[in-house]
Amino acid sequence: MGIYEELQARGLVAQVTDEKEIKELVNAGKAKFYIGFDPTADSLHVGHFMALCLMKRLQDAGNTPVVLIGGGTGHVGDPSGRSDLRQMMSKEVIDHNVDCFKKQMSRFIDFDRALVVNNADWLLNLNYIEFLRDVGPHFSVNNMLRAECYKQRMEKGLSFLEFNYMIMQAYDFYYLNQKYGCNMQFGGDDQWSNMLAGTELIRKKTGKDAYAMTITLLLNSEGKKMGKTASGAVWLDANKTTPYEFFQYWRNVDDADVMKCIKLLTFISLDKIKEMESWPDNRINEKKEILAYELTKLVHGEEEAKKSLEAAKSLFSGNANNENIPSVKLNNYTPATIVDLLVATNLCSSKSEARRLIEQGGVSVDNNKITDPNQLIEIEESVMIKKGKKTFLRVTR
RNA sequence: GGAGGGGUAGCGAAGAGGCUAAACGCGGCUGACUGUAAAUCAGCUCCUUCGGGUUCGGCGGUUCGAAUCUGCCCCCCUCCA
Repeated sequence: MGIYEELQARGLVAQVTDEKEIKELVNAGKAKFYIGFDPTADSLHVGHFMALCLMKRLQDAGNTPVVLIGGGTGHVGDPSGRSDLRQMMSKEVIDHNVDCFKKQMSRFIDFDRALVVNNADWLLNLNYIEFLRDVGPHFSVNNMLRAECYKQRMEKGLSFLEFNYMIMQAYDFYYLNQKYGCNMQFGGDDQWSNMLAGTELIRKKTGKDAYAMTITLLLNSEGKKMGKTASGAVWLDANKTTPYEFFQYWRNVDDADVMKCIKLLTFISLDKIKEMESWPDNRINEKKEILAYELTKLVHGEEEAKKSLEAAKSLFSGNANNENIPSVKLNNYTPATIVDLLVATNLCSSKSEARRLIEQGGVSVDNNKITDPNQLIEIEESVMIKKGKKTFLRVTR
């Protein structure tokens, strides 16, 4: 079985421009493919994760990845799948984000056998008129407006700035094709229109074919994007989403999504996956544990994955004596009310919220339910605060 | 540039001088039931020293009293140019 068949079997392939050609190139390890990452934040998140894994899979199969960091396109902002205008970012912020991205990616990509480029290097110095005359004639505005990625914006409004994003991305592909012989582009399914614009630009300008393939977007059984929580994205940076939180996110996915996530996101072999699919229903929690463990291992390393697994096991089996559980240290602690403590540890964002939580019976300290919001909490060495059913925090002084 | 419509809590959406900290839905949180799942049921969902305080795009005005009336400004949508 070739890598392409494996991608298909995992359900990763969404759309392709020329299946036969792509299959041959990829299976033979002859693809020089690029994936673009726009530096919109100082960390990659779960949305980027599949793309990184895809790169890894293809690199392992002998293909050459080109990591394109959108230091230039980041100045424009991709309107695809967005209902509102992106905030413009300053050059300093973009540069900082680019650095952060590179560090995180090194866990997935072997940079010795890959290329890293930043489109700021060629986009930022383009001459407007020259550029317009160069690529402008090859784009039909009529066609662009019909593209799926702009549809949602036709009601809410689309600025000319963002409208140009597709052209920038198409030009990137053309540039990489000319300069590095890059013959393929991969991306999330929401990038399809932009990627097609690229293959078409290449064909129109050079007469040669280039290929594009999109991977399935990670949607849950309700059709919503995964990797989002109420408080925002699930980040790959341990400082923004701790390994334990990351682990818990996957440990808590819906029953209906477990196998899909395992197929799409982990490197567990297809044989093993097939076997897991035949497991009886009562092993569903085992599957979730495997999913959470494997992903945490990929992102944060084996040691952190083990720690998270142990912490989760001890907390949820009622035994809180484990050094790996989430904890926070308060210096110069003087006995404070439980309400103040909840706010100080960021478990609650306001005193009102803390009070409410206590009234509803959602807070316990060292396994004793708190009923009085003004109760003073003494800390000898450490206490274990439990908020709701799933949030634990050890507070030490 | 002209005409019309609009900006209300995380989102959607009512309210059109006091009864409104602002209906309802979604989302979120807590509790019950469970399997750290889903579904279901109940409660909660601006802040607070629990006296009150600050909110309905922004800044002024009218009024005993303004999300509601008014002047200017900003932003968005539709049609015309």
